Parts: sequence; structure tokens; C-alpha cells
Amino acid sequence: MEQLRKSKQRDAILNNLKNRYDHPTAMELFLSVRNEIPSLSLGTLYRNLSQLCENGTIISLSSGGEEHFDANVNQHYHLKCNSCGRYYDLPSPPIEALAKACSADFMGKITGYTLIFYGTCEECFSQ
Amino acid sequence: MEQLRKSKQRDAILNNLKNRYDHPTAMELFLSVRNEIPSLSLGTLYRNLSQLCENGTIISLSSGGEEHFDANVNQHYHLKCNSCGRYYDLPSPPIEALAKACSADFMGKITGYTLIFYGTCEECFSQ
DNA sequence: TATAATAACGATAATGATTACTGTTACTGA
DNA sequence: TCAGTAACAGTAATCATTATCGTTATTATA
Repeated sequence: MEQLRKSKQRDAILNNLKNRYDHPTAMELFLSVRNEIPSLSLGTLYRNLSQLCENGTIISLSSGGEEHFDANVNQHYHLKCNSCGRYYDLPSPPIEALAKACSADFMGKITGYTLIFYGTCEECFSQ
Repeated sequence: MEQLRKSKQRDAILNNLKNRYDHPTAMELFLSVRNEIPSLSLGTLYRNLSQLCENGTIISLSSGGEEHFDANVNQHYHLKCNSCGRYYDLPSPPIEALAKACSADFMGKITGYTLIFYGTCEECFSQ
């Protein structure tokens, strides 16, 4: 990969994502970063998100619909609410069996995994 | 939900999916079922796949790209090969910690999960 | 510090998977 | 047998994402 040059747009995108705890879609992020850089182009957003995913600075979540993004790259799990569609962090410690599966005998090679739980979030559940 | 009427198209789609062990996309399935029913419409395929997912007869896998479908609804895990993009079944027993997570204390409610491993499949790995 | 190479940009067109619409066909219960 | 309507084929529309293109800005080097 070529070296990444400094760019105001990429910094703004990454900072915005780091300062929020929802897991925004590209469009949600776009609308928000636009408050800071009104000239931001949607193509620029997508290009930078994909670069940031590529080099492991952020991760992307998806399961059926649009992609959602998360600047927390520490191993953690998510709940996707079937009712409101939002993604939430789950306060669960890393599941050991999953790490084991990655190092287990297998003629190929496992390098990682994504785990998404489904259900109803607290807010929707209490209504 | 309304009762499902019998339909030749839905039967053909489901049978086709049951008789294969890859995890086809909608388009792959479409091309295959068309050999049997040349007049099959793509809209019909999508409508039926979504009905079959809805009532739990099949499941869908996705992680970034298109949806893939699987007629095996028993709990099992998948490997998505980063090299060729295919999905494979992994011969791993259900992971207990995941079932536990589903019944654990949580102010909302967890009803299920999807777990997809990433890596390199045997075929790609040996090349 | 000036400058040449090119990464990154904004704007916009293109792609491609999925969904919606419409007039017709064919199950199914009465 | 037939009325009601789920399902169909064909096709248009949607919408997230990617590609293209001419311009701008970063950066290494003269």
C-alpha cells in the first residue's frame, strides 16, 4: 500500500467517529462531518472509510443492510436491535472458545471473526 | 402473516438450495433454478427467499457484500474465504459461551447471533 | 524555498443488488 | 364452479457503494 498523506478530511472523519458511541452508517457520518467541512464529498467519505478499514484503524459491521462503522478496534461484541435497527456495544468479555477456534486445526487458516447478536435493546424492550 | 399458498417456483427454489452445499447468492440461485423453470423472474426469487428467511426455513449470511443463502438451519458456523470470497461450513460444535450469552442478564433480550469466521479456505491456502 | 510527482479532493456518473409496481395467472375455500 | 386473492413475470425504481475525471494540496527532493 502507498503511504497515506495527511488530509483534513480524513482527520475530521476519524475524529468524528472516535467521538461517538453509536455505530453510524456512511450517510449518518457524512451528514455529521459536513457540519465541520461543508464541502465534503460523499465519495471522499467512502474512500476514507475504506482506507481506514483497510489499515485497521476502524472496523465495519454489517449484517444484511448498510455498513456501520466503529472506531473501537478492541475485541468486543455488538447487539443489533431487531426493533430499532441500531447497533450497540455489549459489555461481554472476549469469548475464549472463539480465539481457540482461530488457532485450531484446520487445513486452511482462520484469521478473525465477526459476531453479532440479535435481539431487542433495552430501550425498545421496556416499551 | 398470511398463509403461504403452494407454488411451483417456491418449491423449486427451496429444493435447489437444499441440494447444494455451497452458499449461493441470489443471482447464483437464480441462474440455477432457471434451468428448471426458464420463466422464473428475479423478483419472484427475491420475494420467495425473503419469505423463506422470514419463517425460518432458510437462513441468510452476509458480511459486507451480497447476501448468501443456506438451507441448513441447524446451528453451525461459516468461514468466509478472504481470497476467493466463498462461504464454507465449519465442522465445529456449537460454542457454549454463545448460548450462555443469549440467556445472560441483559436489560434487553438476545434471541440469536451470527458468527462468521474469516481467513483462507483449504483450496486457496494450498496454492 | 521552489517544484515536480502524485495522493487526495469534489462533483458526478455508473454499477449492481434489492425492492416496488402492474397487469395477469393460478391456488384454495366456499 | 367460482370469487377472492396470493403469487407470478416483466420491468421500473431505489439506494448504497464504487468508479471516473479534472482540479487541488501534500510531500520529498532539487
